[in-house]
Amino acid sequence: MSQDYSLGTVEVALTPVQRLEEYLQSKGKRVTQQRRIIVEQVFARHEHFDADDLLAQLRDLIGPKKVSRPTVYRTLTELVEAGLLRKMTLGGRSVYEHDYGYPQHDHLHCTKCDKLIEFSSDEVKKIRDDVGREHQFRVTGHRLIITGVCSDCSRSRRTARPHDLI
Amino acid sequence: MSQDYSLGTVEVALTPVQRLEEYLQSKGKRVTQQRRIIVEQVFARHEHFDADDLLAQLRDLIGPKKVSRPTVYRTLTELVEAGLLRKMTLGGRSVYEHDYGYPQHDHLHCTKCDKLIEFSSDEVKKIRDDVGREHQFRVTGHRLIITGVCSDCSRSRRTARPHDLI
DNA sequence: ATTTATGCAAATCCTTTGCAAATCT
DNA sequence: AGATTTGCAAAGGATTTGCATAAAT
Repeated sequence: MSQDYSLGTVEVALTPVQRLEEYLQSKGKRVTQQRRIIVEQVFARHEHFDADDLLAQLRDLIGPKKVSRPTVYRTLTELVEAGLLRKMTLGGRSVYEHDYGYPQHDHLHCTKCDKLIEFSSDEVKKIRDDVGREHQFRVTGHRLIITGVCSDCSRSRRTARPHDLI
Repeated sequence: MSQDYSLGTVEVALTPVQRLEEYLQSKGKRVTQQRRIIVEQVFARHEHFDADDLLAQLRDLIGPKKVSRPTVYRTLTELVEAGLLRKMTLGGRSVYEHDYGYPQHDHLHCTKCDKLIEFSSDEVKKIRDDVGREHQFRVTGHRLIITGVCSDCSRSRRTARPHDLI
């Protein structure tokens, strides 16, 4: 039985697992235990994560040895191909976030605590398309990361190292 | 003797080498042969480059064995600290570009040929500051990369794989 | 004379790969 | 059965590090 699955502000018809099965079938790939487990866990929490985070989550919630590291990497790649996840590179390591059923957005990256804060701006989309047009560039996406220090970190630093602020 | 050094649209008082010497002195670091060679070569061309590109350039123009790989990496880090270079991560590898005496800008990244095209938009700056304010985030910088396919690559593909477009 | 920087080789980190065994369809 | 996947161990690529030697102050 298929039920409605809502996440964030967008309504979608299929659960991530169903969406994955659809994708796998269309590619002649197989619906395995580990692929199912991975999608479930990936969509059980909404935070940004990397391969290690996911591996740890699997180890803790599902138990160790259920899914191997190579399989995690291989499956993450498939989830990106399937449009379920979005991948971005942050200082050498690959970080993933939900794509399926989740609105487009950009990020504020705190360089003190490494936190990622999401925001969305229609203007960015407009600029993106305008610039693409000007350069006869066929735009497929963009990535805007604003770096700085989040309010939490600014606060905690204020007492300790006032000269750090501007 | 100090002479004016102009690059792009911004006038600066010191050459990159002088700027580096200033930085090194302020940090109690030493002005070595290899550091000087590296800055000179880095500012001899304006393209984006990575550690390997620079190593190749050094090998070809200065001769092999003048500067070792670790020294290139160590010095690139210093040049970023010194404000001479800007670093960005593009799919796992670190890419550098001139920062000193060069205006702020963003990039279009062609996923076919890996070319980086620069553009600048005042609106991006505005959005960046607005968003930062909204989130009580102390903005120190941003990075906007628009991905897609450049006009050259679109053209060459058009005949071969028309369905690839749109 | 000191102390920092370099080069070498080896180590690290993240990610990918070859291949035999296990698992789907 | 027949094909794809998995897990293991090992390989890979980029970048970093320990340490003895070379170079700068």
